[in-house]
Amino acid sequence: MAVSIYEVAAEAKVSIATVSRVLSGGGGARVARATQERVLEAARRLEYHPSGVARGLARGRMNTVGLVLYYEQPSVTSDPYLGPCLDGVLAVHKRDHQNTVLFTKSSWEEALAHLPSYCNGYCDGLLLMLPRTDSAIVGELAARDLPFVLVGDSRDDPDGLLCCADVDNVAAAEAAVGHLIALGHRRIAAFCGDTVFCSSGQRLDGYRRALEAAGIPFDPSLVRPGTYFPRPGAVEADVRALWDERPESERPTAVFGFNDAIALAAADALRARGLRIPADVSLIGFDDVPAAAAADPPLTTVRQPIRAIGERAAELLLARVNGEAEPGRRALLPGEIIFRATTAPPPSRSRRL
Amino acid sequence: MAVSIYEVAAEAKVSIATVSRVLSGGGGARVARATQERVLEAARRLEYHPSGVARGLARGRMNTVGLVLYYEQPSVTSDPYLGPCLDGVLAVHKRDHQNTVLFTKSSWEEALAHLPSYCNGYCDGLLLMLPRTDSAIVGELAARDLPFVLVGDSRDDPDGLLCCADVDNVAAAEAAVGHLIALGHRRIAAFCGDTVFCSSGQRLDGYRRALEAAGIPFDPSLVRPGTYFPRPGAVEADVRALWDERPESERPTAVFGFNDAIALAAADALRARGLRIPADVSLIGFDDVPAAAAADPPLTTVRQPIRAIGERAAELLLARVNGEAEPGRRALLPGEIIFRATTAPPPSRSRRL
DNA sequence: CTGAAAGCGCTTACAG
DNA sequence: CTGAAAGCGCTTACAG
Repeated sequence: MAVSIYEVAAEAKVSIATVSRVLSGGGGARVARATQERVLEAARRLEYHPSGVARGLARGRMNTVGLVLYYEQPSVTSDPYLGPCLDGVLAVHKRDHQNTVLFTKSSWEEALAHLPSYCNGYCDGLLLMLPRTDSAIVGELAARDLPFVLVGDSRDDPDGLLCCADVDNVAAAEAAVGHLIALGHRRIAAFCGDTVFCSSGQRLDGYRRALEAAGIPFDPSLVRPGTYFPRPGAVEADVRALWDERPESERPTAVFGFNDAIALAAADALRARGLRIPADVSLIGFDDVPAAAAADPPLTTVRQPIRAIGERAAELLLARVNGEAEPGRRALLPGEIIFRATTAPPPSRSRRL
Repeated sequence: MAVSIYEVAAEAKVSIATVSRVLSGGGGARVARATQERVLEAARRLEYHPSGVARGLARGRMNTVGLVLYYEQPSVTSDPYLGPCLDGVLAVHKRDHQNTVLFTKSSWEEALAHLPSYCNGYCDGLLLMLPRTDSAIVGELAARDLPFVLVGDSRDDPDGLLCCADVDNVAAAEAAVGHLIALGHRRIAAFCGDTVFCSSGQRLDGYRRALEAAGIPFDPSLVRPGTYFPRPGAVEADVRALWDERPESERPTAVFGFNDAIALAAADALRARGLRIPADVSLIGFDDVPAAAAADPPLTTVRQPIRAIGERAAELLLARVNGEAEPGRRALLPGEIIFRATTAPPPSRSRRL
């Protein structure tokens, strides 16, 4: 249906090889000025545009990167992580004229099952958004020859071959807890996220480092396993264990929620017990989702540069695809503490005279 | 690098044609059971996965649809129209196993310039999000053989060949103004959107119809040209013209903002003059963006089923691609009035005794 | 039921 | 500077 390179060649009275040379310019092969113009003119007259698929097949390059992400909720765009991250990726692709293809699945198992179709030449590289460590997808991908980068995941990588872009969870968590310690807190609870996301372990590392730096002994009973998507009442149980079931002298005076949802849920549970925030207990979250600023009182938290993470991931992948970056490159961006209204010195020190 | 069909053929001791037959199943060609299993086994052993690009070239079908959209702001995902619309499209594609490629440009001119690359075989069809009538892109596309559907645009189409999915602007606007009329309003201002979006003209049509149905003469001085993206102070001028420069008896008692941003801006300008909403003037918007519900007082408006529009558009396009739908199909979804707090009877009738 | 061959449209060494 | 040819990996009539 569409006009092909053969018609142009016939029209310009040259071979298709010549048409290809003037139109794709590659190979450094020079074409006589006159021939060149004849071809260009013919192409214009025929409104010829090379087939991207044929070209892709011949060149082995599609100028397309695939985004593989899963989401259970009905909306990707309103997800506080996926949304801004996507924006960052798109901005880079827009600038660098890369196409973006979205592979959206409902689970990582499903994504894993479709992996072959992501690697079948369609894309030049893959961006994996928030993969889980319990999915084999990263391992599977690493066994193939397609460049990819993990986004929002900076898992340990003994072989040093994984590329990733993420916030520096360890440093950011250390800073968050350091802030609490600087205020005078010594019994700080850690409400963790899902262990299948490496960020949770990293944030716990940061927590421990801050303690260590301050010479505060690590108390395992203060760290509570949990999930980044706490269901109503889930955090309640932790608060009960740490407050209701302990003498006052052993209760935490602050909690570090591994994300804002956890911190906000903790705030509710604490408030339900008549505890004031931050007068009685300080609270710091992680992520800085919109709800954090909107909360009452506004939540002090660690902001992730989500959009920038998406941008860096896209740039890194492009560099890999173009052979300009070696495997194993890790882009760790700094988090930033956003001081709002949920942290203050512990009660013992702030007691009014 | 990757294993090709030839290796599988060799391994299974058959021709590549046979491999292709058992693996793609098409053509209705039957293959002997034993051969079939030999091929399957070989493919599994070699971890063979057909190249999507080669297959696409041979079949002329990529199972991919392109989304062309432009946005000037840094974020697509947080755009109140683009976001939900994208979600709808993605949901359908996820269900129907279609890939989605995003062509994001900063303007329609840019999109137009890249049009050939959208039509070069890469996609089986295109979804045009909120095109503008002043761009030649729709005409250009119509001149090619690629199926496409307009999303959020139900422009007049004399030839009856355009496919689209949109809210029924005329009916929704008529209902909105009808609501105002039912409350007793007779002097209703229309604050229009950009004329380059066909929705503005359609909403104006709906406005006129409602007046006509109620036997209220159309007063052209009450309709104010405008834009869907009013800059600070833009709506101010209209309010000045309609209120400050008129005797009270000629002032509108209600305004129909062609989108929520306009209605909300009008509310500000009105309030700045000491006018109470809705006691002194009623206000109805269009779209129901999040800001409408959050406004004070909450804005009565017409809700567009944006996500559903995206879904219908995606389905329609797929039907076209599969040859299951004829050109010219228009999916017009109903809007819904969301009654909140900005409409009431006009002052003359609500005057306290 | 199966294979040889042409075709999908391009690109790119290789000669000349 | 230019062309003939092989190749990118598949699919699909066409024979047999």
